[in-house]
Amino acid sequence: MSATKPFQIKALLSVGEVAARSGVAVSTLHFYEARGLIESVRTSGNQRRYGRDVLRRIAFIRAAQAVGIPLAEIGAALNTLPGGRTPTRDDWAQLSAGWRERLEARIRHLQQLKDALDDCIGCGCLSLATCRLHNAGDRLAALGPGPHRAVHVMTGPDGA
Amino acid sequence: MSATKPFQIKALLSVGEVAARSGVAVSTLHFYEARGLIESVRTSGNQRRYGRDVLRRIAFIRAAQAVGIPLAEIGAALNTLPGGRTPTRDDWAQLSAGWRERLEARIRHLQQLKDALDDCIGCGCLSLATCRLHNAGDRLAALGPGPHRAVHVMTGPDGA
DNA sequence: CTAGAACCTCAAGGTAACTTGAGGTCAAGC
DNA sequence: GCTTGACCTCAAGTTACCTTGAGGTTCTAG
Repeated sequence: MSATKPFQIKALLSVGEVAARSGVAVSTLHFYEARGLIESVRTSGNQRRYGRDVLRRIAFIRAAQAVGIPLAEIGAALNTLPGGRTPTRDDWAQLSAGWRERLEARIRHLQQLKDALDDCIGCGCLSLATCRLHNAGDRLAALGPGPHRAVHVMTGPDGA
Repeated sequence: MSATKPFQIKALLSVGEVAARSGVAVSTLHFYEARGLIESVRTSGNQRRYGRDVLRRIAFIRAAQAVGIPLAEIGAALNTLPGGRTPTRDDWAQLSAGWRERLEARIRHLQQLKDALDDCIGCGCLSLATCRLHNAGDRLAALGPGPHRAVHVMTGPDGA
């Protein structure tokens, strides 16, 4: 009996283990599962068991969130992964590739904003007619109601 | 009588006028007022009237939001403006100056993420132990509950 | 075999930033 | 004088992303 265990790598992880390893709360895992972002099998006692796969998925989800992609869209992307088999490197690479552009676009946007801010600090203006910063921000108003698109940023109590 | 009007610049703006000029909805102006971000005086008929000042404040608010600063904090900053007199260029400049750093920090963060993503697309990894992208995203988990900090980005139906 | 930790489900709560709606008033043109 | 559009207030709804709580089950160590 002791001979069967020593080198057995745990194939399935409990929700608590996944939480500990991924750094997300158990409740968040439940939530992600409800949203179809991750999957699990159940033990005879109805407890969740995750394949190691899930860690990569979660990593992907958090990374995508950091890029500013809403969960719904992340879920849609994940669902394009070839079901059945474990995703390969290529699968992941394909998934991420499209998002690089978005990241770049966001960076460009922020860069413009910063440039504008640099100008504006010089002139102290923020004048409605001419200020680039104002105009940059103003385009947001064109979007509809509700919180348009949220990005999680690292700005804790420690201050960015 | 006709001689008194021709060159009279409207000193006070109605809520509708402010909305039209600033590009924000009337309901948003109400909302901002409730949050203490802007102020108004009332006519005898209880209607709001805004000084032209408010346009600059709104421009500032939208710009700050674009930088990723939550309304509460924007309000706090605005309240440090010397009350009573109309804010000067310098007042505004001082206010914006601190936010430049935050913008820069955010840009740096995104840039790191992009670099990591570039690496990761190469290797297709997202491995928990080693992947820089994952680790970058993972730190988000350290923040408390709720929506940590939202940034409005320009990603309408057009895709941006 | 039993205490306590870890899990389960489902409903409800919380925050941010607004919008929508109901019910009513005000102001300006004809 | 009356209609119409702009305003007013206050409560409730919306979206995104989770967390908290209640009430109950399962697992594991001693």
